[in-house]
Amino acid sequence: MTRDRLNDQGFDVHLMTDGVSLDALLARQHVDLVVLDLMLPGEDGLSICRRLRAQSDIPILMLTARTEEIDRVVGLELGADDYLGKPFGTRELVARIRAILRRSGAPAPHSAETLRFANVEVDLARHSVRLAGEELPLTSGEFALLRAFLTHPGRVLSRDQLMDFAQGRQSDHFDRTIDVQISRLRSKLGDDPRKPQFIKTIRNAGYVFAAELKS
Amino acid sequence: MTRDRLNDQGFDVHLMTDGVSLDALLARQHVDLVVLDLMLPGEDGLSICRRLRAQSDIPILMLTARTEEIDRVVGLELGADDYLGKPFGTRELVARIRAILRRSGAPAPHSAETLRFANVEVDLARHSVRLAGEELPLTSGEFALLRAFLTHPGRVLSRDQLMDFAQGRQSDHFDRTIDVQISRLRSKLGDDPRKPQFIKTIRNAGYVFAAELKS
DNA sequence: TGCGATTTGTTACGATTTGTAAACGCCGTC
DNA sequence: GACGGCGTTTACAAATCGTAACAAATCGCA
Repeated sequence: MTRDRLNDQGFDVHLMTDGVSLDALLARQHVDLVVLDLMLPGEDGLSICRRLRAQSDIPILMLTARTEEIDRVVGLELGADDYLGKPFGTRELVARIRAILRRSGAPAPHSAETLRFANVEVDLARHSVRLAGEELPLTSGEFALLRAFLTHPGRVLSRDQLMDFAQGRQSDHFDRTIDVQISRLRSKLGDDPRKPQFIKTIRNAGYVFAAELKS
Repeated sequence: MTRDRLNDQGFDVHLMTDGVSLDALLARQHVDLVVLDLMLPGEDGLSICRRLRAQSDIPILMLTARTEEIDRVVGLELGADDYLGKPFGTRELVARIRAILRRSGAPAPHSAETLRFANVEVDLARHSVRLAGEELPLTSGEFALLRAFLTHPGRVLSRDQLMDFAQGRQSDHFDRTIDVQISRLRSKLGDDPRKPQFIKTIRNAGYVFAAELKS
């Protein structure tokens, strides 16, 4: 749920279940910031935080289940950049993430309220899409895919990347899931796959969002 | 050869033969990224990488002769930002360099948004081509070939080079693929092969893009 | 919790694109 | 003018993509 909300705000989010998969991600690609839960299976958040700090100065935001724990954590001076107690609202989480990113100099995505292209209007936060003024009901899978394109306009996205952005999971090599979802999304958006205006196919590579984003 | 190709893509490239001359360059001027071969005379790539990492966080892309070596290198967790096994296509190399530069925040040279010649308009990012104002549907192979020409106007490109630029793969010596694609592309662009305005044939050498780019 | 409705993943098959081979044509030399 | 090399085009085979149909998973609701 948190991932979806951060996605809506324009962040690229990768959900990792433990320290091992986090390490794998960090080895694989650049990450601007880590949001770390204190309670985790296996190696706990404290230990991971200490380890990350020893290796790099990647910004870290700690989540803790109860407020009292925060004091304890702060007392340990682990080096996290900020702390947030559960339960937390999306607004607060986003505000803190933006604050940290601002300090660290990494670019935070600007959350455009609504994105427009051609006769389509997309409100990421509300998960709503209007085509020619009419509400267009997309399933959440279709919406997630559209969001992946809108946050990376004019960039060729591989099926793997789309799978990762839209669903947060890996796809094996002969997975046609994305193709089918593309087909469904195109059909709802009225995009003819033979002369697509919005989503173009790049053979052997993936798809691009090719429409001009207004606003 | 690699230097020429990177130059073509708009990068400023300095070719250094060993660790000593690299150090001299780095001392003399700012460098956005180092592409480092694992096998080098004198101090080897691993050692240089380790040394660079100790001093700065300049982005590093490692080249390794064989794929098996990559695992070994990754295992050493040297801190290079990415790895690429030989042989590699220019496209792949450029893509990785751009990816690293994007992550590190350094500006990658950006190719112009839309290119124009005669009555043709090409938007590279959106993979769209307009001929006399009309959207011209090119297949992705045809588009890739056209892009190869547009990014190297007025230069004779051999079939090998075209294959590499357009498809990122090597062609063996008697491969006619490019000829056929040229034929298809010319036909869609309305370019008569007997007196071509856009793509001219250079016998025994390859093809040139001969039209004036308006930009 | 259970049932029908909706969404999503999988598979299969037709359509499109691309690679390969071969026929054809152009242009030079002898 | 015949021949040979090279470029162009056509024809067909192989690879990839689009999507319909169905199965599995999830959701809405009683």
